[in-house]
Amino acid sequence: MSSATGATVGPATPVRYSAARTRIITAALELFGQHGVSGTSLQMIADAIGVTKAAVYHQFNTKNEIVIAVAEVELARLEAALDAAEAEEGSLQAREVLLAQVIDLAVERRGMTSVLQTDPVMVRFLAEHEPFQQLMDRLFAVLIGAGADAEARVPAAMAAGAIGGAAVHPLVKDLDDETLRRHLLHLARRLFQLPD
Amino acid sequence: MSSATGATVGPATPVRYSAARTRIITAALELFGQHGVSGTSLQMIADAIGVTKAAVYHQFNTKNEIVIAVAEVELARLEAALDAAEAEEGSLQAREVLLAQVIDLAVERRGMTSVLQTDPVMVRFLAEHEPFQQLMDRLFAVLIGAGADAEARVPAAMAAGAIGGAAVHPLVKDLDDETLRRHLLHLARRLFQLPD
DNA sequence: GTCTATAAATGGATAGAC
DNA sequence: GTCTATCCATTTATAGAC
Repeated sequence: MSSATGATVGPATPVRYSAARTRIITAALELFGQHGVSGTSLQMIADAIGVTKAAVYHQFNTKNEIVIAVAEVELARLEAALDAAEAEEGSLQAREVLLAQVIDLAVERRGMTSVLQTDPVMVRFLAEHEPFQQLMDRLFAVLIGAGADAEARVPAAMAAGAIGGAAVHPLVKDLDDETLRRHLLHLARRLFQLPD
Repeated sequence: MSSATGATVGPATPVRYSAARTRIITAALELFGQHGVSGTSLQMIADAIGVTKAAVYHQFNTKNEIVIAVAEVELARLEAALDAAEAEEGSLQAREVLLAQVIDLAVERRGMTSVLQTDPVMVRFLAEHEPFQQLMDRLFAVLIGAGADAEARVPAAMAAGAIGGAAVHPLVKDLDDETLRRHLLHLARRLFQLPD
């Protein structure tokens, strides 16, 4: 943490990275999506951006720090979607906006979303990451209303799996983004019984 | 409704595996679910069943063969579910049975289902595995009817993601199996617009 | 910021004894 | 079927020059 930019990384704080760090994070996300976190070595990341391992280690002290940085960048996108949704007037509009934004994210990034949702290393990290927990609380407050009991969370969990899972599924690999987006939105509305 | 509880989903392990091989496969599936395929070493598998790596290599020549064996055991369960569904009279009953059986599998095995669906190594293998492709074809024929076009596959992909993803989701971790099963079935019916 | 070089540990895999 | 012992490649990570 010898970087001059090293301000404290708050939950909702957008983190500014140097160009070198950003290149690493971008390459890492791509590779994590293709091979998983465990299946991605520092050598692979270094090769992808055309430097040596040592150069990567100059930016991040451990592989785990790269995982964290990747998670925070992706979580920032999710947070932006939430901000937009929460800015809406009615709760129905908020849900609409949130669903649309989340689906946009999932489709736009296809293979990468599943890293955050299913990769064992990432899941284990996020489970102990308070900012992530808070994000999820906000997300479900918008999606199913605050104070929902345990059972009410099932539709939300299902929607998360459905959107993230469907976007990567081999079955829809040959669908173009716009078509996939449209279908996902339609079916997500059905899942939440929202007006069509 | 809960009809699937009567007919269990078939023999877990084909007879062709010896006791030693079965122990390895069982331990490997468990570890794959926790750490992913890449995150699971032969040493971890060996430790889990209390033998050395060499003993494991006596049963399987490569790690990849273990991955294949795990996939085949799980696919056999899915096939049994399909057999049961296809034995039904009407297509509506077939869908009902298939959904119930698949949800039973996902809930019963929680963390393990996602290995088959999302682990990069497993997904890559299954994509080139013809028996798996045929299974998927049968599955979708039952689920959305034969001769469905590319777009009709989106609900199926979503359902797959929803069921598999929701079963593992941290949000529903504290729900008991029966409750989770009931909710998943209800919501899956909604997704496919089946009578409730 | 990037490099070469290297340490230390672990990974997949094999040989041969019991 | 299981063991000990070993080989070799790769992995994470560090030291120090430019």
